[in-house]
Amino acid sequence: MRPIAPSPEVLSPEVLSLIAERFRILAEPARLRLLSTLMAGERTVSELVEDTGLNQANVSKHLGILRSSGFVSRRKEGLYSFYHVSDPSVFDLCTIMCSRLEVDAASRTNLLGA
Amino acid sequence: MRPIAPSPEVLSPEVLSLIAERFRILAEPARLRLLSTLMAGERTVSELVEDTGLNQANVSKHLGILRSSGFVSRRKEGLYSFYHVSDPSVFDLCTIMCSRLEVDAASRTNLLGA
DNA sequence: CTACCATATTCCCGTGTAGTGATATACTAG
DNA sequence: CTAGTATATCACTACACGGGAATATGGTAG
Repeated sequence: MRPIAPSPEVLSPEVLSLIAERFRILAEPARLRLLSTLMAGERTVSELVEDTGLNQANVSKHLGILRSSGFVSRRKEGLYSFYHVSDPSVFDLCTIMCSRLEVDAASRTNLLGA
Repeated sequence: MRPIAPSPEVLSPEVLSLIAERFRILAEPARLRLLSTLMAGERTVSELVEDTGLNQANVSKHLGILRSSGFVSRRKEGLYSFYHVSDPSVFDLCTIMCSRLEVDAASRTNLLGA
């Protein structure tokens, strides 16, 4: 046995599968675009169709997936469905991913400069 | 136009695709299990095979994917390849996902209790 | 009622990818 | 050199899932 750092908490395969499932929901450019638009505030499906350029069936399907996994919520009013982000942790997750992208870009720039 | 919160920074579809790509790498139970094991410290491929129960081809492939996306790094020594986590943001990402899982579990418990 | 609109759902196709066994590569021992 | 070990890669199968057209659902207007 090599010396190892103590693991703060062990994650069971079951929990890891749940986490993977949530990552998978976010592993889709179309859904991230929807979330990105929704970060500015509540939107109807038609508005999201217009903003993203995706077709209506696609937007509805992705919104359904985001909703069933708890990332967004829906409010119905007459003919319209208003969607909004219900899981603020999405912001944090994207921030972390973005900062990592910046680090990668920076190191790539450094390599080019060297 | 409805009043909307000012968006701190707009993310282009291109950037969102890059972020989605990184989420996709983590959207896999097998890779999360490897990362989870590697969080305790450096490991060889054989050790990871033993720890996870996955077969050797599978472990090598997943490690290759994790390595090419920068989540882990490799150190070669004789016959052995030692892998270790090179992107500490993975810890933060999983912590956020976990805490959300706990929130969901808690609200489900509350619903049952009510 | 009918006509219309916004949204949700169904069906199908094509693609991507995880898992697996076999094989290739690279290194070590003798 | 040969044999053996650790790791990487290839070829293949099976399956999940995104995109899109058509259709269904549910609400509104006249």
